[in-house]
Amino acid sequence: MAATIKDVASKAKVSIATVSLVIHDNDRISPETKKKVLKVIKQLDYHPSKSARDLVSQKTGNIGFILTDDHFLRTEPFYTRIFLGTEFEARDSGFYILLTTVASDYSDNDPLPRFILDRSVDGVIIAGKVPHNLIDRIAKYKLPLIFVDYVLEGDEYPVVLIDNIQGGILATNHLIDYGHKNIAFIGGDIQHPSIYNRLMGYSRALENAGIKHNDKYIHTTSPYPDRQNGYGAAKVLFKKNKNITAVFACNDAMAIGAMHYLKDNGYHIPHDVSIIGFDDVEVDLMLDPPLTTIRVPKIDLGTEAFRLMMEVLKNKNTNRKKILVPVELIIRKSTKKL
Amino acid sequence: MAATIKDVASKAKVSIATVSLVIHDNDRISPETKKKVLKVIKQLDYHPSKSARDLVSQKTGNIGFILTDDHFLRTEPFYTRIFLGTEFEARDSGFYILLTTVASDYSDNDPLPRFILDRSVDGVIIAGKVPHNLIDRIAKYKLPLIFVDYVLEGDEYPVVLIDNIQGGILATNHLIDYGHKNIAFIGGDIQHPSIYNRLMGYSRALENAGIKHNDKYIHTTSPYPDRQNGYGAAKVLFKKNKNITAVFACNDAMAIGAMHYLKDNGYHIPHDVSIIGFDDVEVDLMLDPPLTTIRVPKIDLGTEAFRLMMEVLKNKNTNRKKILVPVELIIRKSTKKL
DNA sequence: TATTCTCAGTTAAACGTTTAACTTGTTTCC
DNA sequence: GGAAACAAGTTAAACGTTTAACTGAGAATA
Repeated sequence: MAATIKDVASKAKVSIATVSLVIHDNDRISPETKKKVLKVIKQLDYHPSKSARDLVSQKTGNIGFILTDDHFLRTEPFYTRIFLGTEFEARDSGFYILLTTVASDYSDNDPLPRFILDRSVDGVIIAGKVPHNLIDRIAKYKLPLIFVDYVLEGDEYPVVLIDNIQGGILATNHLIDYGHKNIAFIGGDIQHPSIYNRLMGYSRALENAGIKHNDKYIHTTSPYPDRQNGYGAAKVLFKKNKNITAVFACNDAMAIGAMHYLKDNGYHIPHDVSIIGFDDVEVDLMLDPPLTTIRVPKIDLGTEAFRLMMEVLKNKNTNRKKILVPVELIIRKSTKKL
Repeated sequence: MAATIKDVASKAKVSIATVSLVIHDNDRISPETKKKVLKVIKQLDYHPSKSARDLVSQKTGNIGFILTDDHFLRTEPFYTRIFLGTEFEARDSGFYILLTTVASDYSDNDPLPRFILDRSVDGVIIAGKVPHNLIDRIAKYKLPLIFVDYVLEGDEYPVVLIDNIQGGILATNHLIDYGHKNIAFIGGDIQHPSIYNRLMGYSRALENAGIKHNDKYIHTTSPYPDRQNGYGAAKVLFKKNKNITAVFACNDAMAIGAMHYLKDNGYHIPHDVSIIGFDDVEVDLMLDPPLTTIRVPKIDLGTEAFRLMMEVLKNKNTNRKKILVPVELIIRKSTKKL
């Protein structure tokens, strides 16, 4: 069995309180005593029990991390990387991350994540869109809550977001710089704030360049921004509009789908059509041609979320903090000067 | 603050022991009392504190999951999916998985994963190859240890492995079936048991088919089985041997690298050269042509590991268990009849 | 009728820490 | 020279459970 504080105390001939104070580097303990105790601690390879600490301190040193199962199972490791960022940062602070997924069609009869009920987390990070009724239920437990890559409209939670508007501007400006004027936008559900903001960036960039906004070039009726819907959106757009020369897809998955449609229908990329995505997922480089895109620093999103959590945990500072993580234009081969 | 067992006890006018017994469905409690207590539990939304439980039961309900950081950061989500499998299975059993990565060049001065020291796990799952000195140090703590996709030669730990030999046979037989005789093998470090066994499968299949084993067709001197080394290996092999018609790469990453080399040098796949990989990673489908490969059920590896852990935890049955997870041939477009 | 059993609980110790409050001996201050 | 301050600890309660050992009342047994 592992050594306990008692073993250390008796071997060092001091009280357990003294051992505890030594561990916490309290200056009420003389240097000699401290040295003696530390020696015994090393000898016995003593490490305080987390269970005991958690109980007495009424903290856990754990942070819950919630996302929907379909986000976690997505082919592109987007949220997985956000999780990783959180995990790395947490380790440096001596925290553990308890990951759990919830059904994307979470109903009120479904159980809450267990770590909330059994009080084994000090706070919860919610990544990506999750069902609203779940958020409502969690909120009742008064745990510090941080959102990443998603916000509830009008809610007061601290949040880490991608600078989607800026990304939309960057992407659209790139196409404009390349001489394009007839630029299509492919998006999923426009209710999703990320997609909405990317579209906002698109509109703003067009406006700044004095290019007329053409609603026919915008497709935002797909429920999910995935490959298949990207294919479908491209089909709709290109059947109706013969003069589109460039496409800005709201994410890489849709961009890939659109690329497939175009290739299947004899368009050459980037010769006939330029295409730019958003996210910079791993496969982009493997595509033919490699996809120009807006890079989202996924790891950073995760680390920022954890840092924000630490801040909230320290300050009890509940006034809303919003961190906007900057994005970057990555030019590859799928876009070309007109 | 959340309700405690005391709150329940006083509101239900029973002792806390009674509440505890009700929770554990002990039949020493009369149906009426049980009903009464359960009602109060529901009213107060009471859930036992995990910290307290952990402390008194001297268990944690946590399992540690260790892999090296480069395995976790790999582009292809291989170990991430194994982790997922473990995580899903764990949730069903009410366990948490504490994930941690260690440096792949772990030195004895580096700290051990914290969850081992502070006793916050009941057992540890080790995924993929990790440094031997780390294993030695962990072993001292006498925690139940399970390996996934890696074994220490001669060690007695329970382990979940891919059926690599069978996979090697499947892959090679497929090429033989397609009429190939001059089949190259591209591998990374042959010391790695997985790669070694895939090569064994290759050899055995050739032997069974009565095809002469040609050492010149085998390249196993790359340190890591990644894309870049796949490219390099293909270069070496095809510069020396003009008559190779098929390649079996020890994993998809190397296969993709080899494909790139071949394309760069005017070979047409699968017309000039057939190529088969191993793993079935996500990008395979996106390749041109889509890669024929051996599918490894990654999620299953993770769930099996967790199940094995539960078994060990229950039975204290330390005699070595070895679970071999079967693989499957996935025929796509990168292989072709000669 | 006295004894033993069974039932349905209760009491209290234990798990391994942290920390407020106390103690005891020595300095410092006026 | 006595009070006050300080230094270096120790004592004991508390955190929220589980569980072995106990209790007291009524039922069954001899």
